[in-house]
Amino acid sequence: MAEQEPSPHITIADVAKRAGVSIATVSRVINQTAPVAAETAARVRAAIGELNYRPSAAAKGLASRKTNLVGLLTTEISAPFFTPILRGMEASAREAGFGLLIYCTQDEPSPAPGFHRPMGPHNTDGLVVFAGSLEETELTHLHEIDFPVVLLHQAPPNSLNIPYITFENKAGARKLIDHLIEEHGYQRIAFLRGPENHEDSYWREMGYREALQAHEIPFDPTLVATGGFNQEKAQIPVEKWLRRGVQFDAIFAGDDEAAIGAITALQRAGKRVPEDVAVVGFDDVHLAHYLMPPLTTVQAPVEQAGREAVRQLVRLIRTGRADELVLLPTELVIRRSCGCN
Amino acid sequence: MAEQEPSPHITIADVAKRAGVSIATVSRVINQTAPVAAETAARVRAAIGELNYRPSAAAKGLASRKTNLVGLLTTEISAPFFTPILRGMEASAREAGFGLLIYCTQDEPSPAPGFHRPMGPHNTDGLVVFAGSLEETELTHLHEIDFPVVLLHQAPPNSLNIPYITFENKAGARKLIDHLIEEHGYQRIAFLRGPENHEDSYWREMGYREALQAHEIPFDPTLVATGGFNQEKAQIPVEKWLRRGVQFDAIFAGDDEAAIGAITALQRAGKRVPEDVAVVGFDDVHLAHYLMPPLTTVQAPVEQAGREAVRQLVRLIRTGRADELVLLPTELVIRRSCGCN
DNA sequence: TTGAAAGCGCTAACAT
DNA sequence: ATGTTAGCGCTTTCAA
Repeated sequence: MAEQEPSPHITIADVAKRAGVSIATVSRVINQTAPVAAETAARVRAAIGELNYRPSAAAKGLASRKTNLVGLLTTEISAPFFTPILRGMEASAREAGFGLLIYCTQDEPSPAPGFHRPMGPHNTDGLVVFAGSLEETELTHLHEIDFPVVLLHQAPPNSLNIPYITFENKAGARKLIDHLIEEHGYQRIAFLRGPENHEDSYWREMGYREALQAHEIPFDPTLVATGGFNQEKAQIPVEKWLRRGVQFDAIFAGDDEAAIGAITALQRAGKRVPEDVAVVGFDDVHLAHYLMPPLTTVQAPVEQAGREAVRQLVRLIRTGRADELVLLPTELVIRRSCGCN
Repeated sequence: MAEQEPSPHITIADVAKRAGVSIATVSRVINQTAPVAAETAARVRAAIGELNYRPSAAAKGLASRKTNLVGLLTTEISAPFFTPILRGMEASAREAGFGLLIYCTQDEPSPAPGFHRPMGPHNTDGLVVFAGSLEETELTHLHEIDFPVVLLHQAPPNSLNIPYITFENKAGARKLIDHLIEEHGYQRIAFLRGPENHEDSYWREMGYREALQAHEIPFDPTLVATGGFNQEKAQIPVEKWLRRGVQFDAIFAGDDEAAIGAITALQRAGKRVPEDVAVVGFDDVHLAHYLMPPLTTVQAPVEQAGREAVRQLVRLIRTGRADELVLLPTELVIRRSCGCN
């Protein structure tokens, strides 16, 4: 006599019953995986609509071995630099019919081993890994089991053939420094490095050195310090230079954040930017346009990087192949902090 | 004679076999759902480690009817204002052991009915819905089927008892306008409304009106226009006022974006801020500090709003109950655009 | 404290 | 063109 509790969720069986077909047919019209008579399909669709049915992702995933999810592993989600990337990734995933799962590692790059991995084959179809958010051993493991991964702003370790996306950092820096030398005649150009082992930073330095060399300006190690892509950290070396009376015409700050720090330090010491010292950055963060003076920098197609990362990842998931390397072009953005206008 | 293809994924059965126990026992040690002998548990854990096992989210979800995922539905993910919210949500979800799935509706609030809903009971355990990202009918439907939802910056429709989180918009605006009147003696204070039907905008206007009234300044409709929480849109009414020769001492821009637009329009017309016209915003976006002049505004605990939204959602998922309304305090941030200093 | 086994709601191979 | 059915890898009774 026990009443049958109605299932809290509508399942494919409910739809099938209502449409007077088998669950296989329902599955077919939903996934368009085999021909179904037009009239039958219409009945099924009607039933789906009337019942407000939506297939369970879990059941679907279990049966098909696909989650239809891509994961993003990153160190920090709200950095001004990262925001457009995320937007691009989300849009790209949505357009490809994938959901986007995000996880921040907050500095410590995925410390949890094995059992605690937040993302992987168990809950996603593939991963976009942002620079520094996953240890090499984990990356290697994922590669070994053939799990789709795309790297953002970081080359794969041990020359594993994992696709990666990054900017033309070197070319961008080169254009920037060329401008400083050729248009403004600056000779003593200081450089604020990014964090240790940061690839973007490395290539920007290469561009810097190449530009100096091309103009026969000797590389001066005393004009190079670490700004860490960070406002506060960048102020310190600038203050030190100022205190020591080091002479320079311009500062290439490594990125826009560091440029803000450099400008702050300079202005605090009573220097005018760009009259006394020019400052240039890299990234063309939203803020760059609003600074006083507006920042001359290098624009990178940040949103497109996010889009491209997911696009390649989806290709990898679907076809098993993707471009080994996507190098996005950078462009000089001349505003006033370099001395122009 | 066909060779048995080894399953590409390690399953609970592999772990069970290796540990010499049943799959039920493995499940028990993983989920701590029933007592297991210490020594047995150790063997199981060892097997898990050796096999690098990670339970399939799909199988787990199908069996337990939990996805362990919370969803975020929003209109725009990379707005300066939204970024810290996202960060707070991610951190909060991560700490609670939930994954975070995101979906942007790009203006059109979830147009897709029934079958195409991107998020809901079929793929998440609950949803954070940001203002304007979900139609009322959908919201009502979710409420009817008792699906956990928390609203951010939007009150529930039809007085449904859906928890929601927002700022003390009215109190913040009140403090801001009080400051303008009491400290600077401004009498003619213009107001740039946000988008139509935007609750934040509504309450900010209430605070504005209340402040005027408290100081016996008549409300003047000609000093109110729509800025739409948007730089470009905000410039238009300001330019119009200027053209018409409307007199005002200050502009309350509704939010920081509109404030930037207002400042731009003013400066373009040769007006000095704050000497000729003061401008104040709302939100205290990252940028506000760097503007010329630095923007006086109202700081809202944006990241905390994100944290709180997920916190309440997780409570709702786990216990079935959450606070009906969380009102986060706002604080005046005095910089220079109001005329201080 | 442990194991056996019945689902969870789908997909996909195989029939018809 | 459609139906039947065997899993997918877990959780969760129910027994032992």
